[in-house]
Amino acid sequence: MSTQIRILLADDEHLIRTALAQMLDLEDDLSVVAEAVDGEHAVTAAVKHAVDVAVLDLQMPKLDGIAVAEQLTEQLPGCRCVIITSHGRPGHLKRALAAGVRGFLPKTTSAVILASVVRTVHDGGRHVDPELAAEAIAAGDSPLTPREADVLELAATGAPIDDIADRAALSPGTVRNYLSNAMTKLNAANRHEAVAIARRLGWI
Amino acid sequence: MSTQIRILLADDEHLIRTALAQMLDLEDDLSVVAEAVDGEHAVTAAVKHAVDVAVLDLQMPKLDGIAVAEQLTEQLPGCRCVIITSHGRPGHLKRALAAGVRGFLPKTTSAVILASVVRTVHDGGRHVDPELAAEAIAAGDSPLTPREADVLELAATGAPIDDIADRAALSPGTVRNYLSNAMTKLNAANRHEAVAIARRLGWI
DNA sequence: CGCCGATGATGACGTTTGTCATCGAGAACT
DNA sequence: AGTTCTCGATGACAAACGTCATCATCGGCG
Repeated sequence: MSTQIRILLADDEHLIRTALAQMLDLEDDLSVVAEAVDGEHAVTAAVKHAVDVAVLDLQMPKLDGIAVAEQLTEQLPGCRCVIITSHGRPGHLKRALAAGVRGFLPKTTSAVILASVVRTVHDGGRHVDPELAAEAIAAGDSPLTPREADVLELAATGAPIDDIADRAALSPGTVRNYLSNAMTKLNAANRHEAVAIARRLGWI
Repeated sequence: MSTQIRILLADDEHLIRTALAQMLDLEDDLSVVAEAVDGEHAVTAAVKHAVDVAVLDLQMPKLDGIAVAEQLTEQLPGCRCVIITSHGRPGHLKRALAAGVRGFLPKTTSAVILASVVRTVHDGGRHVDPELAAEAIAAGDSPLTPREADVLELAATGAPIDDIADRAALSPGTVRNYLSNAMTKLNAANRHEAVAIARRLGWI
């Protein structure tokens, strides 16, 4: 018997996960041996089944796909990770690559690609969606300092400055300064536009 | 031979669409006879193939799932529509029902359900996800007047009032009044929080 | 060591918002 | 015919916000 590639599939959307699992299982050399509905289960299931490749949705409850990839490089070094996502943001790609992810695909890619990417990364290769790669290079690195990104993230709910200051344990004035800096760097007219821009580029 | 239920499947995410198509095709009494990557193609393909049931993703380019359903009730009255979506917002469910949609499911529902719902709506029945239905009833109707919703939508980018006023062809003062009304109705501290709330409930 | 950048804070200043009262035109309902 | 509601607008006022100058501490780096 030929050895099959053992796959973990993690996605919180049952419909997509089971459909994808069936599709991958149709390939002779691929076998989905574990499924998970959130990031925590993904890590434990991957370790338990000692999978070869983990196919991870980016947005999942508890731990997102990138966090899972980070955990797995520690806890299951032989495992290669592929991220699939609905929203291809440049920043996400960068963070994924930094976390040791070997494959990165938007869900709009065709079905045959996924199986081929699973094989590629299993053989030690890498594959990122070409269009996304171009965007990531064009977008450049995040100009935001860590704290600026933190504060901007807290501003994302639309809460007033005082609320943000409380949650960040900062003085309101400091919060305004950080937001002002972020707005300048992002060419935004106000913090809410800054949030929108940072989100679009995957910087928060 | 038993007559199969003829299905159109519309979703812009290739990966999901082809996986779902394979899965539905595995059922003896179901046959996916058409696929579409956006709303416009969905309408023409459904009409061309005279499908029995249209399975539509809610968020698609050009026309969203609800708009497609509206077109189809006109152009292909015999066709029953099922909407599937990643983000189950109460307002979307209401609009879908008003558009004549017979089935409404989040993508987190299990795979067996979808096939069963397709059969149910084909037989003239209805099926909405129970949890979503409860949310929709609890959330009530949108308290926003049409113009308030319009202005709130324009405010969603985070642009300053003057920009919104320009795009809405309104005086800046009027825009502020509408936004103020919307904020009061939604219990928001500012327009950006109002946008977040209205989005979450599917009112814009 | 000296310099720089990130962090954190303060105060002042002008601008943008949010609130409210008020007005008028048109549509719809009683 | 009168009331009510939406739509649209104006002006005034207070609060929130964005900008800037300035200061202090700390860590890293040449």
